[in-house]
Amino acid sequence: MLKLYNTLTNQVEEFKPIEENKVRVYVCGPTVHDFAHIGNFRTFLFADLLRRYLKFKGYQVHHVMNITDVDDKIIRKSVEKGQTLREYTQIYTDYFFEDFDALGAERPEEILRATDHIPEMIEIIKRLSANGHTYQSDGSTYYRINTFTGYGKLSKMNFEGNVTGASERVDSDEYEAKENARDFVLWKAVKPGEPFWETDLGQGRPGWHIECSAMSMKALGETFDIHAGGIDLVFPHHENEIAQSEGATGKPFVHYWVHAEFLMVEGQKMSKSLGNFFTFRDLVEKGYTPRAIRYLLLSAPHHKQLNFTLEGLRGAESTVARLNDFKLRLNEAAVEDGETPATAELIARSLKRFEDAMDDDLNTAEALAAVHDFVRETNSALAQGSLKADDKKALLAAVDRFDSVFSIFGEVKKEMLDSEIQALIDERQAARKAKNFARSDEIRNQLTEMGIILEDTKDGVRWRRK
RNA sequence: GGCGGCGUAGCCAAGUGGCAAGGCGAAGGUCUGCAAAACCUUUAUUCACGGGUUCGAUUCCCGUCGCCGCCUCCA
Repeated sequence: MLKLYNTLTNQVEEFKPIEENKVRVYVCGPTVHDFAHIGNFRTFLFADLLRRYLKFKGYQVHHVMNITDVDDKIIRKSVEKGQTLREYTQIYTDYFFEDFDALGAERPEEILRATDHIPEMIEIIKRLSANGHTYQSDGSTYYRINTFTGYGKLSKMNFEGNVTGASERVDSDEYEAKENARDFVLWKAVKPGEPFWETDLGQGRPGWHIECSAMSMKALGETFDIHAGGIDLVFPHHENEIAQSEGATGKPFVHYWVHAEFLMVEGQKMSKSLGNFFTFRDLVEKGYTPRAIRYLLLSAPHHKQLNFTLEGLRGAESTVARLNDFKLRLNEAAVEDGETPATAELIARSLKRFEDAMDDDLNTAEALAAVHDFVRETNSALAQGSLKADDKKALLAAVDRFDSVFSIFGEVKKEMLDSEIQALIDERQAARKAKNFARSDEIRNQLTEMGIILEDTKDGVRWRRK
């Protein structure tokens, strides 16, 4: 039974979908104004892990992610570049999905752009107005939060004690049009030189929070199972989404709110001034592989801060290389017909430990420990030559089962060597047979420089790329 | 100022009121012509520090220090 920590209740709860066997999930996606950084991807890879594990458990998953393609930053940058909103955001949307795909994240069933859903947003704002939750000021429409009694139930914010000493931002000019500092804007009146939509609420553009209420309810219904995102979205974004959706429908919005914790870098928060700010692309340029980045970002449970270090990433490179080589060797293993009871026992034990760990609020560290112990025990059996054909088949199936959730083992596709390299390997084998080790070592060194690592096994020579 | 989280070996990191998972790295060994890979062994008498509760605490409580998050930019 899967259990998830629910931010709404501050408790780990048994997960029960509204509709049996079907799970509806909404994940707050990227704001497409720049390349996404590894902190962003921690959240998106967590969402990917969640959807994959729900599928592992046999659920049919309907996963929706939004693309925020209108906000102050996007408007400013697109104006600077002389591009339309869509031209500008399309560029970074494409880059985002290149990275997303490279990191092995499965595409959600639906990916929705905010600017494609202006009518749905207007509709919700009208419903909120009909329910007495809004007011107009300087052409903008605001949510009057003291009309929503449940406000603060997600973030458990103490609105009495914390305003006075809080940051200056609360009092900045932008909020002068509001009755109360806690009110937030639903629809922003047009400003000169900015893009706008012609609507019943006047010319303007949406506030930040309304898009997620509009798109999630359109795609998943007025009440759905899981809403996920980064921990920093709890307040105000998700709190405001609840106010908008529940204020409009009068129904519970979401059953389970799950949040991915912050990613630290070298023990500090990631910032450009500290020089520890990494986009996915920065790391790939430094020669790190997407699979290692994925492994590292998934290696600690989502509800804890994770300290990302380059030393740790180098370690993850070793780990995923080892896992991939394991899968290759298992595939190549020459076996006789038959099966052994020890293998069935190993698989059953490992899968149970894996599933128990993942059921426990997606404890990836413990689940990966089960995978690593499984790999080590299988390697022992492989080295002893005790595996039979049915064992091998079952072990490979178990690897696929683990990897349906983590996707860290990589592919087994064996590339062809070019004839020059193959000729060198053949020559080296002949030299070894003739005990001409000087020549064979010379060839091996030559191949190493070409990026080919040789391994002499009892079944012949293996090669792999460095 | 209000609210909350974390601090476990060189690095990343799980975990529980009863002798501290896993990965990376390092050292030794087995195998090998030598390597590589794999495997085996070792690598925290101890879980930031100081008190307290308890038969027993890393795990509960209090305090100190450090790091981090939220309090309308934020994954």
